[in-house]
Amino acid sequence: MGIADDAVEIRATGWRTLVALHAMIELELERALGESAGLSVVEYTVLDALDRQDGWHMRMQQLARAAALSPSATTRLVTRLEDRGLLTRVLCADDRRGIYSELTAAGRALYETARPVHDAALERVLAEAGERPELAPMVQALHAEPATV
Amino acid sequence: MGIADDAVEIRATGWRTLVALHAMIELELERALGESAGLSVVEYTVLDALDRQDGWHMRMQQLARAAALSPSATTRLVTRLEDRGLLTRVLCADDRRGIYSELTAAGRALYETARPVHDAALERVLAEAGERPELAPMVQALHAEPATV
DNA sequence: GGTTAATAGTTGCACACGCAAATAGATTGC
DNA sequence: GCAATCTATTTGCGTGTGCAACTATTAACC
Repeated sequence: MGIADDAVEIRATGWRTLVALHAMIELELERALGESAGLSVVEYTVLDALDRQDGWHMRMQQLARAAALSPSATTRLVTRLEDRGLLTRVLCADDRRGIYSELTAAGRALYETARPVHDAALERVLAEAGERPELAPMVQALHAEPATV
Repeated sequence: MGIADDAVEIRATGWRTLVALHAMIELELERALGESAGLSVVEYTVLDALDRQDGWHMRMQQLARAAALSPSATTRLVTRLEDRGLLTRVLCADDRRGIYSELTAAGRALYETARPVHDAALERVLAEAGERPELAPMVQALHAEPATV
């Protein structure tokens, strides 16, 4: 095998590792959030994104990007959360195509409940992943992130 | 904010970064594989896992683990690929509960076609991700992986 | 050695997703 | 100022997924 072939193999292996770590984390978060707040990970992601906007609202597109979802899935996700009274749709005055989503008091309250559970689960699963040799370097990189998303 | 709070934030941000990178890679692989071979990423993953077994067969459980899928999803995935003639189910003699999956000639041929497309797409998307400052460290870690999965 | 418990895989069911088409509103060009 | 184009969001539809219940086989126990 040449150097180029090695690089291909390394990338493929690294990708499989990333998938494994992603699945492991998501599984645990799904379990913890579902159990404690009846929220899925994407649902939590939306509440989290809205909360990080400091009370301000976000458009469907922004939410779609934050949750890595298609427009249609975002519509339905927002509808679900709206039906549960966790957020409200607000028409945008200056661009009447746009629709803002805004946390309700109940939504913010549920988020406040879910957040520590989420954070604890994440810490736990990352600690566990860090002990597996294949996953450790990527966990390390995850911790080193000073990224502004 | 205390040190502990910072750590929580760093983990959350790192997790979001990992999700973003995962989504970006998966989207591109999905596109490339779908276009060139009519395969989804999970389908390719199964063919790849079987091929890496060097002609040998794998049980449903192993495939489920390799593809990060539930048992039921694995059953249906294997059924789909079997219907397309890409693999066959083989009953296991010593443990008659177990079922092996084995690549057919057509399956191996399609895999040989898809693999370079997959590898090229992966290289391309990783290069692109490496240029984004938020993603770069994790891409770096992915390349550094010498992990034996 | 026969009953009980554990394991491997499959099916019913409900649901979340993506794609493509539809709708409604903004923007551009002339 | 109006036609054509572009953008934001929503719906119809088909499909892949997980959970829980089920069947079939093996292992454990006494």
